[in-house]
Amino acid sequence: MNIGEVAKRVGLPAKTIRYYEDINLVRPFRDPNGYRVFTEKDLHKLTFLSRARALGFTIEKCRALLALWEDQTRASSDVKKIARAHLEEIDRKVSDLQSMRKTLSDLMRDCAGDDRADCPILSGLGEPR
Amino acid sequence: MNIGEVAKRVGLPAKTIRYYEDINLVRPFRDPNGYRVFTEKDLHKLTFLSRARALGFTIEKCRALLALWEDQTRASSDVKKIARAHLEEIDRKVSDLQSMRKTLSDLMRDCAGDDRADCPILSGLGEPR
DNA sequence: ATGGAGGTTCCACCAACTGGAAGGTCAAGC
DNA sequence: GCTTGACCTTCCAGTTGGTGGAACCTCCAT
Repeated sequence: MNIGEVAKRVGLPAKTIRYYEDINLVRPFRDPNGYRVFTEKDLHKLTFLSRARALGFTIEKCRALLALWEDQTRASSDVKKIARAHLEEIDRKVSDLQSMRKTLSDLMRDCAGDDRADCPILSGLGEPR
Repeated sequence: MNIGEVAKRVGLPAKTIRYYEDINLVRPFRDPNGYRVFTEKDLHKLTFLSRARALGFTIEKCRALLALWEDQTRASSDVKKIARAHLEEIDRKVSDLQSMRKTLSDLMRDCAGDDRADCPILSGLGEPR
């Protein structure tokens, strides 16, 4: 299967798939004409990557997960460990964002938002904590 | 004031402050010896930047906010508009993360996490939606 | 044989820094 | 007056995860 068809099926841009080959996440076969030829297994791998990336796993985490995925002798605890660490990272990000949100909305609450220059948002940002 | 002292006071690495000069966010004066010399106003600006960045505003948004900050004739509504857009962006990010979180924890719930190879996380990621 | 839709490589760019090398400056101590 | 070490300078390269574009090749239908 050529790259365009693969791109359509897994929902990744062809450029991204080429990039994934560049960094050795997939190794499609090459046709004598130079075109990449993808097998079902490659498709499966790319689907895996696409889903894992959508969950926010970094490329390196994806690489580790992919290695486990291909290793029939892995222990599910190894996978769960990575997943758990990632879950904790997500939670950290959420709480970071929520604390930003609170600070920002506190600043906004006091801002009239009219045509006067006085603005607690700007003055709040300018002052050291 | 030299860059090291400024860095300590505003809590930004010296490298970052040099970078901010590079992209014209601050324009410290230069001593005849080539050293950057920062005024109180520069300090104030850098504090502003540090706080705004900590709230997740991009550099370009910071630049816009800084311009408003320096413009005594701005309307507070202009500031609030930027802040509101940013708040919405934060909310989008939070909900993206929460949906990732749900997907991941659903996958994890079914994974035994023991020494067996069977792992619903990996099989869940490999299958198209 | 020609046109257009695919494919290929390579190079440059994005954000927002960070690390490191190579070298200049300053102040203190001997 | 010289050395030492902390601090400063510039410049170049690398990070993450791609994306855009140019120049060129290949395939298929007409």
